[in-house]
Amino acid sequence: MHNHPEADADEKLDWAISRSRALGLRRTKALDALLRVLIEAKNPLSLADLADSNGLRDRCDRATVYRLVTRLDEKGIIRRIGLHERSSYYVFLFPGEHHDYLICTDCGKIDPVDLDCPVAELEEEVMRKSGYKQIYHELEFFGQCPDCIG
Amino acid sequence: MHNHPEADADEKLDWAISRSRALGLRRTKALDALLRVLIEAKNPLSLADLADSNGLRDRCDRATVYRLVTRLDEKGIIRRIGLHERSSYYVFLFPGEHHDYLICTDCGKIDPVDLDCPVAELEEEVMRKSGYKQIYHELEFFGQCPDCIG
DNA sequence: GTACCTGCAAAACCTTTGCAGCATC
DNA sequence: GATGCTGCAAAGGTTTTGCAGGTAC
Repeated sequence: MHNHPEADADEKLDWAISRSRALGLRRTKALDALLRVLIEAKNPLSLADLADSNGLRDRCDRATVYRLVTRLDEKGIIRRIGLHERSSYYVFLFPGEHHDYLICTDCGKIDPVDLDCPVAELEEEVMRKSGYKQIYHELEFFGQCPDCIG
Repeated sequence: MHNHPEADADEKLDWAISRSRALGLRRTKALDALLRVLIEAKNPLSLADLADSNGLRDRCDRATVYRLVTRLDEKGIIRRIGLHERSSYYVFLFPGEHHDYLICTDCGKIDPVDLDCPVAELEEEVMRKSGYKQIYHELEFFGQCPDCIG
């Protein structure tokens, strides 16, 4: 589940690019750069995070980043998640990977949390009971991080 | 868990008001109205939802609503949750109650989902492993609702 | 050559804050 | 009477869109 070390990054990037191509997106510098940043990120990134990242700053406009994440989200290559801040966050969606997050209510720090998420099994139940399709879930824990205690 | 019928609304309101008072808030018309709307709501409400609700529209300014939800959230009487839209949503926090939500990725409809949430037990584990305190969680399911399928 | 992308700039949207007057305790 | 709340209005920050030009296919 959480056993994809750095080494996979290039592999993921290749996969993401060909998938993007297959879904009708053009391969532009901005696309490459954005996918790379997102794949190498350890945490979800906001639009601002992305636009200001080393990989994208000076390489493309905020509006382009915005339109890219929107398209990639629509295609299901990345996912927009909530996380409480005013802005949206984006994560790369690699099949079979899922992360839950732990967020400090005081300083806003975001940490991925490693656990055998018991919710995956519930998705089917929810699907059956509700009639919804294409179900996925988001799980976040909120609390006061060690640095902010006391 | 999910056995608090409408009848409890008045009881909850009384409780919420005295708790607000105890925590140092003044009892104003706006406070009463806001708590009532939130307690009677079946779904989480955004700032706009609240301000435009029958209970609050014409009764108080948006800024007042904003400041009220902020205070109530700080006091732990209501809770701000994410839910994906650009705006924050608020729910009344009654001790012992917890809701997870099912949100349509197409039309944005929000439904509370009834299930024995298995995440509560994980909170302790997360707390132990991470050193975070005051942990709570949010769980949302996303999918395409029956009306939006096809 | 065409359809799609990008940059720049402006428009839209909410949220957030300052301040003077009013209500609660 | 003092403190905290409220309204109004303005400021802040992101997100979103229009349009002309450039680029991938």
